[in-house]
Amino acid sequence: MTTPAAFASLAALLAEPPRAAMLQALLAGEALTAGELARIAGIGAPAASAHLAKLVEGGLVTVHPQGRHRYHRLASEEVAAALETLGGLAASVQAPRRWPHGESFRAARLCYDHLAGRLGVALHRGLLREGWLSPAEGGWGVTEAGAAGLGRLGLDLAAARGARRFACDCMDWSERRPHLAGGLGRELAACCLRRHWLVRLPGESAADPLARRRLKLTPEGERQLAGLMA
Amino acid sequence: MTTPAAFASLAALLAEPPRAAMLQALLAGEALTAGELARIAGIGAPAASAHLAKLVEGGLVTVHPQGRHRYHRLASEEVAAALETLGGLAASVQAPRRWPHGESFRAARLCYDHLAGRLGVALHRGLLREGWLSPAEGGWGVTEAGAAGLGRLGLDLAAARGARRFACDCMDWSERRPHLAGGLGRELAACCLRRHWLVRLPGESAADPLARRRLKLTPEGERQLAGLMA
DNA sequence: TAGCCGCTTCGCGCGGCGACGAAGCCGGCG
DNA sequence: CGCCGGCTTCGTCGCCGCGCGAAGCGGCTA
Repeated sequence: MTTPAAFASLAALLAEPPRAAMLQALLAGEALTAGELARIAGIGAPAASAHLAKLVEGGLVTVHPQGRHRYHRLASEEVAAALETLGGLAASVQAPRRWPHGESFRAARLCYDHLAGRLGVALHRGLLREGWLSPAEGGWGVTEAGAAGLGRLGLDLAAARGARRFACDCMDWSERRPHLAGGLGRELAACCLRRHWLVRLPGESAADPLARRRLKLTPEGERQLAGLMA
Repeated sequence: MTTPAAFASLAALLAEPPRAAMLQALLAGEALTAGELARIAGIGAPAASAHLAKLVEGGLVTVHPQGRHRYHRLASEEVAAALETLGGLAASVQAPRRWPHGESFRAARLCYDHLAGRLGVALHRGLLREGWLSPAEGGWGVTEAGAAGLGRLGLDLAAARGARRFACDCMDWSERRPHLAGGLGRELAACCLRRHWLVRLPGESAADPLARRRLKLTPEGERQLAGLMA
């Protein structure tokens, strides 16, 4: 924990609707340019530039200049987890109000780079039930059966091991249960998207920061993942 | 998740140092009067009153008037968990700066009404290792051996079952691992404090909102909990 | 009933921060 | 080489929200 001043200045970064919209959009895991984020936040380029500078300065966002574009992404998975938690609290604190995409958002979505919602939680439970994961220092390891099974799905285990954390739990605010995060969570999501078992559900309005995160299980995906979701 | 505006207005509640100090103080789990919170936040009574009104209005804090005092506490365990998460992010984002009580804070502290820090995480691990907990819908259940063992410690299982959630995980930001929350976590902390296995470490300055949360294991507590912490 | 005390409401002043328009910088492309 | 376009910097305006002092309300005590 930190001093109240440090805590407050971090919270202040989240306390402006334009910045909140930008961060929520970045929770979809993709890197976005300053211009895209300006459009999402509904403000002009100068204001967006100032906001992004603060987010970078505050350590929540990193920049990757490419040509005349500047791509922005969340600085770390920890930032994403905190945003998710706070978003969940916001949803429950003013619970009566329904928010857009409520149902599909709860069903399946991206939490930064891994799967969340009922789908993410079901997969987490399935991996445990099948005995593919085993408790390990700092999270989870993968068993022999797990390595074989995940390999059959086409998942790149080596890439997963390259991450800072191989596999750990991330609290899912809509299901109130953990789903799988870490390198393994990222590769699982990547694998499902690559093989079109999951597709992104484009939002009606491109300006909606939440829309980018919604996912849908395809019939093929339902077939392939049936064993894990039973 | 919610609309950016709702998210931002929640964050705005946390974005003022006085309010942040109040909330951090309330994370110790005790109910505090408006006057005590004003002193902690270092502001006058009128300002404190206005801040508390906002926190109540925002659903983060509840009030319990008693005579001419108004006692305030966090509205829910979910609020506490979100505050802990955000506090952890604040600590890691500006990591180089050391904060007061760093070491003792990491060793053992209260997270609202249950135990956190190395101690809380060790107990969580011990309960699992001893086979006292079993996975259950929405968190953890207690096994027969667990009921017997916890009874021997003097824990009030019936009180734990009365809580909204019996036992679930709460992410510990300093250890990056789950510790035990829910009714069982609350009763475990209450039991350890009642039997003086743990004592509160009063801070040097009474105005320090973090000081109230620090705990210390007594020699007797070390003896009694040795089996669970091995 | 009188007085104290905790807390709230009111009114005011001030500081901080966000938004925009205009102008400048720089990479890419024709 | 010169234009286009994305992004940043600068200057200005305007608003929101915090803080205090003074005053008001209500409960507790004697």
